[in-house]
Amino acid sequence: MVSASVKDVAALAGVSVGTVSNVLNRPEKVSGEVTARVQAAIDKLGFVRNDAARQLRAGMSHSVGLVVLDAANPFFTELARGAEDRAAAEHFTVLVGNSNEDAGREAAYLDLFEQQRVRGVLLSPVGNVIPRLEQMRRRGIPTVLVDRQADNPSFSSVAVDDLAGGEMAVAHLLSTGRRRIAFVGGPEGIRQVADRLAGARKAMETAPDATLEVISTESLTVLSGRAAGEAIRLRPAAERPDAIFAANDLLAVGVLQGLMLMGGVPVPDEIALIGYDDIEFAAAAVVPLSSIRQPSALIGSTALELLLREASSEAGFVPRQVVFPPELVVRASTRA
Amino acid sequence: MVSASVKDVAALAGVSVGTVSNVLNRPEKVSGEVTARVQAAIDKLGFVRNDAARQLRAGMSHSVGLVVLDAANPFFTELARGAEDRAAAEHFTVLVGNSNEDAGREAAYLDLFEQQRVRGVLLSPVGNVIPRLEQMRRRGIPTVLVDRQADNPSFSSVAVDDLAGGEMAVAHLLSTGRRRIAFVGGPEGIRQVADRLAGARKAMETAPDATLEVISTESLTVLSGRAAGEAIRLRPAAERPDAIFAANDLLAVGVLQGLMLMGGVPVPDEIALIGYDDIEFAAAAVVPLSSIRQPSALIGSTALELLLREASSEAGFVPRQVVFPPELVVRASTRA
DNA sequence: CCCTTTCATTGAAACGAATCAAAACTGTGA
DNA sequence: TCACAGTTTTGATTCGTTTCAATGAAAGGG
Repeated sequence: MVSASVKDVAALAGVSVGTVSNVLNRPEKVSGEVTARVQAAIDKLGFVRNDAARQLRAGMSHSVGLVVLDAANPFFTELARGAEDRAAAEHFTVLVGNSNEDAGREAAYLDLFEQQRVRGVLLSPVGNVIPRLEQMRRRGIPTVLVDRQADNPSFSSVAVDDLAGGEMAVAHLLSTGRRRIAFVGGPEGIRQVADRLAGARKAMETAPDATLEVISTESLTVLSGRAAGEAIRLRPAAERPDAIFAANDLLAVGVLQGLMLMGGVPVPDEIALIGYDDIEFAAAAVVPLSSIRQPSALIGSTALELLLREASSEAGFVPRQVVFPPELVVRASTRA
Repeated sequence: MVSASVKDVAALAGVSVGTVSNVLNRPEKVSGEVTARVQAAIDKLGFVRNDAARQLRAGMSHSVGLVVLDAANPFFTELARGAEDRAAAEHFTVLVGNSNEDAGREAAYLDLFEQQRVRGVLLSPVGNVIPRLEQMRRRGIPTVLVDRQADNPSFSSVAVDDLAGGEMAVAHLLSTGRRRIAFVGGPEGIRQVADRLAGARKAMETAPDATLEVISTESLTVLSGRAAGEAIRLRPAAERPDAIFAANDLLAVGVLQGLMLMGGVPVPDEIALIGYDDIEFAAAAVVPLSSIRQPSALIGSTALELLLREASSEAGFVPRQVVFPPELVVRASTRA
């Protein structure tokens, strides 16, 4: 029942283990006759290489880790796809962990990845992990931050300019005549949320007659959004905002559900709504959602490329902060 | 730069490697004074256990593999979450692979998982992998099929009765007076698709005056659905179906988009639409989608439990085919 | 026919952690 | 002081693969 090893293969084929290894790794070094005999033995025994042993010998794995804030968010699945495709091209595997916006789970995944001796880590951080990442780098495991710009210039990052994106979203709302803006998002400890809000505040400066209300949520999920939407719907009409900027599309979808429950508040007539990420479902929502598009797969593939470059460069690697521009996508939810 | 090993820790602490190992794995066997010295050395050197070495020694990993048809489908992310939660409780890790409905990628992931000596595999199969799975079982790696019932009674599976679900969906359409039904889905090689269609056919038998048209798609994605929806929209009105059953919600969302483009065909007035899976976005669609709900997280956790049980039972394990009942969820898209 | 070169093949050593029988302690009672 | 029973600690061995210096055999040159 226990699986066959090179030793068994070697014995059956009547060669040494070194030769079996050569057949596996440097077939050009081995004569045709021997190769055939070894192959036959491999097939007969159902030999499968033991990755743990290879890795132990090699000292490093052929994997990289990826920790995302929310594996159910299509933005991150797209990002992961981009990273995986790029990794596959280099014969690397991506191990995906879901921190669920929880610093504890994030740390647990980093532990795991260190124990696996991954080549590097792509991270969309929750807590303040910079000290931890510096420690990991000292141990030879580099990190590239994804979906948020590194404030520490010694780290590479691939992100979209969330400040500009937030500004863009609110400027758009203002340009359609809205004045009582609400920002729905949280927790503020998450950098993307903070930046998008900061961008929103910046846009507000251009309209002194407009007001910005901040409505905090527990997480960036449809459920949190629905709760926020319902709370707004239940307010007296006069106290409702006339436009909502949601920190991501999941929230926006939830807000929309919350607002429309029981023939509620019409969107965009009474309240305009814009999200962030432009996930595939945004266009398919009850009221097609305006959003700020991020090139998710491109972020993933670019980050992976930077990571592998940093991992393989002996020294003198210069970290890069790649910033893609966000793009406003206007749909029915913000039409006048 | 290369990381420290137990040997280094032992040297610094002035003890043997065996003692370091004991501190790590059986702290109760080691005196307080020594434990403290070893801990200090571990911290000082930044020692991190090498998983490859542990695994090699142990002979088996602490992971299970999961191969899904489409990692971007919320149904599967939910299923994965269920499996991961259950696995975490048993101190196991889940490695997720995305076959993307491609038999080649599926096989590649199975290869990878075998090399990693995973404890077992959860699989939502594309091709005919049964022979392969039997081979893996002989090598000590059991499989549990997810989201489709095993036709081979020697395999465990956790699924929803897709035949009943398909029947339920079409029976519902018929009960609202629809008569020209279309099934949108594919490829038919995927068992879930075939079963849901078979269920649809079964329901048709109760209504001799109704017709069922099958519209094949390349894949179970929003994009494929949109193409199908557009094709239907472009037909002369008389040749359009009056109800559509989409093989999953992603398709349904796409069909909806395709139908409604350029102020197209009204749903449900002219065409009713029902999907399958009841993903979170179904309720949030332009026209909230009726659907057949599957308990996705429960499928994942149940499958993981069966898998671990099979993996740890010496012999005489009796495979089980768990079948959950589907549930009809009626929303606006099929209202008369 | 011997010497050199080339080439395929060998086999021991390494990777890092876990195990476990044996050794080294400790303290107790005689 | 010694025997004995516990308790700690030791260190050689194991896991499966890769690597690489060494070996052997065959081919080519003089």
